[in-house]
Amino acid sequence: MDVVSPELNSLLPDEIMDTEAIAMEEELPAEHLAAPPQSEPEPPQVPMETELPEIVSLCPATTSMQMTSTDAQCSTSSGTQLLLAPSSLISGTTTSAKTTSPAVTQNLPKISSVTVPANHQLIINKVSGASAADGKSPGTAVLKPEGQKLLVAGLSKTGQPIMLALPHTWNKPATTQGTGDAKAQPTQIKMLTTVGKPVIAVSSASQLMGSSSTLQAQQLKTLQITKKPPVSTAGPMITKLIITKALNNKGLSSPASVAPVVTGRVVTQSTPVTPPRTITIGETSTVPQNASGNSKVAISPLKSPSKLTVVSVASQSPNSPQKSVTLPLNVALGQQILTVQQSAATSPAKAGTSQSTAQTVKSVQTVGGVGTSQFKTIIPFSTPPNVQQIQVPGSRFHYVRLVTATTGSSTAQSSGSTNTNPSIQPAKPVMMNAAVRMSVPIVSAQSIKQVVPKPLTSAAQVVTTSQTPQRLIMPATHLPQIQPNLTNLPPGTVLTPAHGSGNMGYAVLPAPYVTQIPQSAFVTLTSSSTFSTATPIQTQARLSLNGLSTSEATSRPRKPCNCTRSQCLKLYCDCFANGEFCNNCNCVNCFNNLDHESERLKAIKSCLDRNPVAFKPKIGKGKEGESDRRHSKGCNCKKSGCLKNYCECYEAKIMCSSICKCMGCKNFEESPERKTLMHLADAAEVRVQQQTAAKTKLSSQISDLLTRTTPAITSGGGKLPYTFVTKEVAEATCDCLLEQAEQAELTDQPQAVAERLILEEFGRCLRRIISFAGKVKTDCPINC
DNA sequence: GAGTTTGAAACT
DNA sequence: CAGTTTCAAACTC
Repeated sequence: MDVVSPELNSLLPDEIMDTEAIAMEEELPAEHLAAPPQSEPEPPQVPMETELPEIVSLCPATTSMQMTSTDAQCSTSSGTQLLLAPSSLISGTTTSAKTTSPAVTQNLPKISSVTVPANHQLIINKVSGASAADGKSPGTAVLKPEGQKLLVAGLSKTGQPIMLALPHTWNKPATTQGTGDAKAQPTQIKMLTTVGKPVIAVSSASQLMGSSSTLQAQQLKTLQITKKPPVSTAGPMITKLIITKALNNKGLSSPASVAPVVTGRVVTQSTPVTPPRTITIGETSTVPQNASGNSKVAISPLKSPSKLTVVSVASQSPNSPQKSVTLPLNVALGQQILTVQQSAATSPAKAGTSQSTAQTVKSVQTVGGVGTSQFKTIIPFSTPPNVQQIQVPGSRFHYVRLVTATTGSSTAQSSGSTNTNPSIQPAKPVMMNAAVRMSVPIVSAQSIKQVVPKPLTSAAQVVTTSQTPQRLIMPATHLPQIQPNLTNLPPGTVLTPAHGSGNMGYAVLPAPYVTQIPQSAFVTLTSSSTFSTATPIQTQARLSLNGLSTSEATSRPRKPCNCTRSQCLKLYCDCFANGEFCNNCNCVNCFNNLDHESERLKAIKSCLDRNPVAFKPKIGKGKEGESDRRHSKGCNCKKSGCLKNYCECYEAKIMCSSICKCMGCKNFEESPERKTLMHLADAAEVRVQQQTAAKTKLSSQISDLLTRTTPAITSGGGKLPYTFVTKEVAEATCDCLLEQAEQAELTDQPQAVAERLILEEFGRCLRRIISFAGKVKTDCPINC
């Protein structure tokens, strides 16, 4: 299985650069693109860092009890809680207790709640002092006076307010339920940062999640987190997270329970020495029918700072999948830009009209301390197969690995329901096991550039293959000229920036490959990230890749390598060279696996040092105006005449070009040898196909025959008719035929008549045999 | 299947 | 960059 087909890779450069440009335009100053090395110490001041746990709840007043229940589930997690409630209904109380450590805050969360009258502006004061970078008073967040729109801010001592805002319609009480549009409106969760202050905004265009019992449409949620570090030598940096999710709200039948409840937690580590910080946002998009239509958004910190974890706990059933996104929020490395967009039938921009019934979830998780070698990123992108982006400790590479989803055994942990947060070990490396199917090292783990799956034209579809899954290793560095065109990239393509060697690289993971994960596989993540992975994710699995259908792209098992000396860590190894782990190979002392991750990463780096495009497909497009593919380097054949598979050009079924340095080349258009060879090859291929077809047909016929005759054997207990054609019977038959021939000869019958008489006699013999066989089976049904 | 040939990759 | 060596696939017998 190829990570990226040559055709695609040939297209990548332009496309990826386009993506980068987009990112720059939208969020990132140009200077941010050059992320500092991962080892670079993190600035002491980290925006969004909060030292005090806060709880802010946001929920409709009518569902306050439900919310309370929900909160109880989430209250176990340490850190600050954000409780969100509709502004028009919520009545807030504040019970806060400052602590200086997560462990303490777990038991003594500081709760901040506000009451927001309808059509009133909500102003939230920070729990802790903060600089008023936005011109407002420190620690104060002003919400737009847009009716019931509710904004709740989680505040930190460091002065970064985190606000969760419910849209105007989101906080509608149960009274609106049941009367709402049968079609769910998209719900957006946005986390925004303005002037250095992170803001989480939860908004919904829908009347209410599950506003109708017939509601089956998706609700698109968008989580956007923009972060701007205070001061950095690299200038202002913005970390942005955008998660767009379509939520399936079917199952919400109780009008009185459809009011969404959003609970969030923001817990930050009070120790300023540890800049990294994690914010976890959990979300429950739907709830069981008999439960209230709650939507949870839990923002909780992981143990490791500088990380943002967004967890979606889904909902329709206990087995519902979860989605999670964890991002490093290292402001020192503020170049991080993560965009995870997920949509179903419509693009995010059209989410408001999305009618898709497929629940889609996209997850991106990054766990680990940025700025240190301990860093991992897990990015599940599609439903059954979860894609996890992983950063191996000590490595600057990121991996995207795919694992199959669980059945939701670990449900609400992400939302902090039972989260005893101190147990969370974000920096703990993910244990890779056999379930890992794909691993795409993405150089420079410091940021996740973009994950932008295309909108699907249909619901999530998963393609599973019986073939042995291949794992992918796709070094993303040293692809400086890659320019992604988001409109052309395969859906689900993962693009990550690489900062190694000062070059921006991208790892591309076409979504179709994601679908190769067997359903049985499962990877247990860290304690803090053991999210249920049975997330119904929109996969775009059926879309084509580089002109190949998904089946084509996924049904090309690579030949097993036979490396003996290279440890499969040199480009001699085809598996390694193609960015794959060895799987079912015949190699000896293979290091091209997860068990030797460090060695492999070193080897990758070494290869890239020698050749920045070492992992780039050699067969790319020719010069402008040339439609034919061509070898990027050209061959150097001397003896083969470029007409054997020794020649890379010939092997790739392309002709040699001017850049080839071959001698005695016969692999050109007008070459008679080449034509002859091609002709012979075609003929041989045809013969092979014919033989294959014939064998298949014969096998089918035999199978069919056996199938049809089996009942005669088993049911009747007798023998097949032909089994009665014993030697004696055959001899007797021959005697009959000879007798007939003799008679014909005696009567001077013409040969034709003689043949006819013989054939007729043969027919009579056969009928007698068959009749006898049937008689025997009838008379002796039990196995004569 | 063993041995040879070949050319890319790696090394100097 | 060129020459040499190493390596594994392709090929032959």
